[in-house]
Amino acid sequence: ERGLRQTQQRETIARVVLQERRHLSVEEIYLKAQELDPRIGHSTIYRTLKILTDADIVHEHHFNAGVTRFEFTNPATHHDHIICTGCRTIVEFECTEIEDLQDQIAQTHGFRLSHHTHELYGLCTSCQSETS
Amino acid sequence: ERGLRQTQQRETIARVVLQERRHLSVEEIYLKAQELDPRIGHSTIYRTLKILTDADIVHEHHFNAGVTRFEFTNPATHHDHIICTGCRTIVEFECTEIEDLQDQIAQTHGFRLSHHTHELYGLCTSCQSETS
DNA sequence: ATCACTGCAAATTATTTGCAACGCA
DNA sequence: TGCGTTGCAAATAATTTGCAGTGAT
Repeated sequence: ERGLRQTQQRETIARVVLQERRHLSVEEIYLKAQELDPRIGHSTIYRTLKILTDADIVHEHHFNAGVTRFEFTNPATHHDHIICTGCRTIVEFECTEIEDLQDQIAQTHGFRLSHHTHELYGLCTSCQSETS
Repeated sequence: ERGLRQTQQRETIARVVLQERRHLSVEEIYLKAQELDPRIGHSTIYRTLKILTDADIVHEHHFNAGVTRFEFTNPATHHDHIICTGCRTIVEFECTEIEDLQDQIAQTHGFRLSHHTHELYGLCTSCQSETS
């Protein structure tokens, strides 16, 4: 963790996020970390997650208001998300054409991009056929 | 506002959002609404904003954690955003190619899209040349 | 006159911070 | 040993909710 101290807790939290390669809420991370080390507290989760985010090791998502979710950053498998507004299922997608277009757009406006978020919202197949 | 009661307060809030066609935080909307009607309260802002969002009259953004911003939905001038992580400037962009690709992706996964968010983050020209 | 809507204050939820104790380096 | 890190509890911030009073239809 470059320049910072390597502690038990940080190991634990990093392990949880890296192993569980999904979009985890702070509470989910907290509970899983607790299983590995019951002494761990909420503040440590928040503080460590901030460090991991700044180091670009994890990414922060705000799919819904009020619930921040974190996901391991794997540059080799970059993807964005489609979220079902019915059942909250999350599907990942990849599109290099869009990525290229994004770079062009940024260039046009003189921006040097660090990251982006791209989420599509709608109903999945099964939620569409729901008798609601 | 179809089916609901049309009240002074709702008029006021709608007017604020429609006139000020930017991304407003709840607090900003609250302050501007207060100027027009000092009796208006926070809860009414939140409740009305929820109704307007459900009716797709405004859109909710979560550019940063903890601050929800609302913007008038104008289908004729759909756009997405580039946000400077230095000075927080927001630039709008439009890209029909990306929109088309999104529709294709959704179709591939069997989703019927209702909306999307697409934000690019990075440093704007002036923040890049900052001596930081 | 009804019942949806409102303002207020209290409740809830998410996150941050102060501080004394702790434990890497 | 020194100082970064931690856990806890208290502080903040954003949002929601209960309820009695108000006002649109």
